[in-house]
Amino acid sequence: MAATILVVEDDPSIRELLVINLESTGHRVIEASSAEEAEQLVAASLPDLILLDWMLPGRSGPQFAARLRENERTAEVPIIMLTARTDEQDRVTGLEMGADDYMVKPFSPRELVARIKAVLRRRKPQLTEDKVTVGSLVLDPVTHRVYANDETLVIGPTEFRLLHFFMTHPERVHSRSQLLDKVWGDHVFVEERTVDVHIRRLRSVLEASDHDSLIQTVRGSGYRFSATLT
Amino acid sequence: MAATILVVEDDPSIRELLVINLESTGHRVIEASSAEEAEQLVAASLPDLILLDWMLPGRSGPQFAARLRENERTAEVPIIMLTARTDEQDRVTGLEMGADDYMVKPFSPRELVARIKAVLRRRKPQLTEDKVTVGSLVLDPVTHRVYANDETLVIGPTEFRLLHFFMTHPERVHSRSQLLDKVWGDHVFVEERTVDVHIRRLRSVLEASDHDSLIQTVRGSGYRFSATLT
DNA sequence: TATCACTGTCACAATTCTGTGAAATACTCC
DNA sequence: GGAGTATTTCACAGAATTGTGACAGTGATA
Repeated sequence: MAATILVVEDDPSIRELLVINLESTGHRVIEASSAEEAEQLVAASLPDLILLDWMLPGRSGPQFAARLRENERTAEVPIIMLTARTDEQDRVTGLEMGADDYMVKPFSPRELVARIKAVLRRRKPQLTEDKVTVGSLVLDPVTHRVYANDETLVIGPTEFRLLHFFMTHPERVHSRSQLLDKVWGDHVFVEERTVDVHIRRLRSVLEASDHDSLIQTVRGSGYRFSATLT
Repeated sequence: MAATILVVEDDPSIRELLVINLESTGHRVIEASSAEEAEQLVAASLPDLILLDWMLPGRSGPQFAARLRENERTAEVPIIMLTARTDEQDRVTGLEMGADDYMVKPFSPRELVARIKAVLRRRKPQLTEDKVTVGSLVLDPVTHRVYANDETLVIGPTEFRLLHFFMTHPERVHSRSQLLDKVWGDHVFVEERTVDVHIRRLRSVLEASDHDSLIQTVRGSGYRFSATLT
């Protein structure tokens, strides 16, 4: 799991509570007490998930969420909204504004952790520790191994992450810049061509078991990982 | 076995009874008469198992258990709940709250010891006195010795603990910081690179019998102990 | 007190991995 | 077929990570 989570909450005591709980579950936490502050942090580096208070001084939680959704770079970041109100209308508005989940205060830390896990599993599958299988290819994050028909493949760190991302997001085209964001991480400054080279390296690892054709070039767009040929 | 057990029980006579029984079985015991006191002890140093009374002044046993489970550092500590009530509902709640086992007072010391042993075996495999075998490597916690093809290996304390941990948690990749937590112990401040040095020392011990290849480096992640090569 | 085993750190060596240009190929659309 | 891109592939230097030997400090022991 081990995600980076941004907590946006103006009440210091609640924020502290959240931080302690999240850190103890193995997450990295960054904090903001207002939407403006949060915005700067997001600009500096993209978190894996945002915990967002509904009521904030200045710009409100839902407004901030909407704004994040507008920007392509931040549109995909999962958001869990926190609110003191139990109003059904709020719930709807919150979800409309782009929140992935919604929690009413007070909530148990256990529930919070569970929801975070659920949201991450849904939105950031490559952060979980589940084994991933595509055809006869198996990648196991726990043992950090990749098997092809029971044979173990020798694979470098970047190729491992790249393959993990592909296998958890198959059947769709990823542009080079998307791959840089998701596999290398946000805000890395690396040539787009570098992706090609690592694709090449990954392909040559997969060649050993004839799985290299799973990685397909989509000319003009990027690459796709697909179990079905063509 | 020789585990450190935290007894949380407000009745001094029952507590005394527990302590005597546990110490006579070779365990180290620390005592607390309330959840608050127990919390401080846990913060200072993590026990291997907690015996927790259901009814406590102030915060109740189940509440305390739930709290321990929320915190990553304490989430894995096995808990055995003690209760005077035989209510089935309680049993369910207790287990939901994260207890590993459950005992109804009065209970026989013999039963208590047996349950502790069972829980430790399940949750803290490297604490039990069972011999561990991987391939032709045998580690015997009782005699504190390691055999490779019937030959005895000369091995230092830290290397022994490291090997014990590896053998009881094979195949999985452990980061340096995880190893520091699990082998050196909670709350130690030691350079991560120190792990490398001890890995080196352990490897050179194992070299004598060609078992050094069991310890695999996973570049960028940590180390893995694995019977299967590659 | 001298010796001995064990630990944690460092510095340096040995390896492995990464990002980049640039040349070679492949593909598309006239 | 050929110009004009877009990929693929290669080789390599620099970075990053890991392996190793040496060393000093600490206790325990004789």
